[in-house]
Amino acid sequence: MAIAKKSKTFQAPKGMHDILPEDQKYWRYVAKKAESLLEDYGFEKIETPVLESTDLFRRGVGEETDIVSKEIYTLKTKGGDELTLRPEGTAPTVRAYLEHGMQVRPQPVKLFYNASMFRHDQPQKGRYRQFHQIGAETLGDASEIVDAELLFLAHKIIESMGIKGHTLTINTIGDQNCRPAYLKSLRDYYKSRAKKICAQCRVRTKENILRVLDCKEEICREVRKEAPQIMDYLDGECKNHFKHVLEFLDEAQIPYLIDPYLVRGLDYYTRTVFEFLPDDQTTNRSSLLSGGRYDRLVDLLGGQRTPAAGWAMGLERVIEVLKDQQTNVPEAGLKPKVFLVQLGEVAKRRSLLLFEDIRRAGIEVKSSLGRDSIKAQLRIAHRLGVRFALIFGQQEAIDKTVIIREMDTGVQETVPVEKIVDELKKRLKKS
RNA sequence: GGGACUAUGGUGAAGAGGUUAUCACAGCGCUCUGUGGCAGCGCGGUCACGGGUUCGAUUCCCGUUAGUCCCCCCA
Repeated sequence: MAIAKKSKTFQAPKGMHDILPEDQKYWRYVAKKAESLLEDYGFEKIETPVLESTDLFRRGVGEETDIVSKEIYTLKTKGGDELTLRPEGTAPTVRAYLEHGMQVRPQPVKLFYNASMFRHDQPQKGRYRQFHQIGAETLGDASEIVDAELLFLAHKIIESMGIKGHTLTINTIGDQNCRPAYLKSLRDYYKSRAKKICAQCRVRTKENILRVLDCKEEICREVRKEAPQIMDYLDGECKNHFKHVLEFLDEAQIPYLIDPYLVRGLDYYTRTVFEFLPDDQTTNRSSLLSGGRYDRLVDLLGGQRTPAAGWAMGLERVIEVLKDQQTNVPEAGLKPKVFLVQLGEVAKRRSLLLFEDIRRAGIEVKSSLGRDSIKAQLRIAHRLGVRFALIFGQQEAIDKTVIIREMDTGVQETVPVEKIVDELKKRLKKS
């Protein structure tokens, strides 16, 4: 084997990213805001495996959807199982609901997750192959208050993070009773105009007719103007359901936009569908949070007919907006207040325990035990902006004392080592 | 799957067909093993990879790879 001059270096797989220490504050902030609100509203956290049976997604998300047909990471185990890295969180949550017999819990069951998702598509702004979602699901209740609560919470979460300029777009796509008639007339309409729409939409007419509605091609938008509208096809129940959801939004004073052309890419949606989009479409054009009702998914996955609804929020996208808007986000770690400087072998060894004493007293302390020179250590202490440096050298180790130095003034005092924690507490309490 | 743009120390930039490849910041080391903010000096790049044009390419051309962005689709 040839010996390379310099060994190959590695980089993260395409579309996947390290989340570095300096970015952790955003992740912590978003998770904290969202999770605490969800918990306040009675949602309970669930964690599911990264891998699931491929069939779960084939059936749950839909065989013909882009997500399943071309974006899943699939692998075969040594035992011959076909598994897939989850591309979304709803199907796994429903699987867990069924597997653990949550139907016997008081309904609805309200769950949330915060997890990595995987989709093998072309990475670009706000779209990654591994990305993170916080999602909420309410299972076992058909009433519109469920949709309303989910929408309310979504709105609340986005607001609580301080995101400015976002719009809720909402629509209904009917259910298994009234949608077929609508789809039929939509298909008829587009078939008769096949020459006036783009090639892709001709395919959609056959395979996924709803999707022609959100085609961005100018010609298709033109044709769309005269197309049949779902509102005219809704049956009484679906119409009422949608009406009540909107009434709730009005009452809660959550602004929204009805977009009759909003459809979702996943097969399992029924009735309510919605999306929160940032208003500033120049820097961010993809939805921050989206979801809807999926009354047929649970039985599609082998359970009893169980109504449900949910949403998922894209964390990378949310964080992108927070950064764009220069939102003030609290620092992740607490600033150290004390720096422990050690000199000499004996002191260095005893420093470990001294450090622990201070830490256990709840004082933020840092050290650099690998460094020997007092100068270098004090320089770091200064950089960190600590209030006090503790100098623990050979002489101090022998005398069982520590020098406490106030960084701002340079004033030092020698105190017995067993008094140091109390002394620090006393001094830190002042101001 | 289709398209556009980019590629120079860790980061951000500059550069010209021939230089020792420049600067700032960060890192590490030294001046300096008992006292921080300052300073000085040093270390670190096969200029993404492969090929072509040329006396000579890091610079121009082609290809590859990677990254970014757009379409598609989606969180």
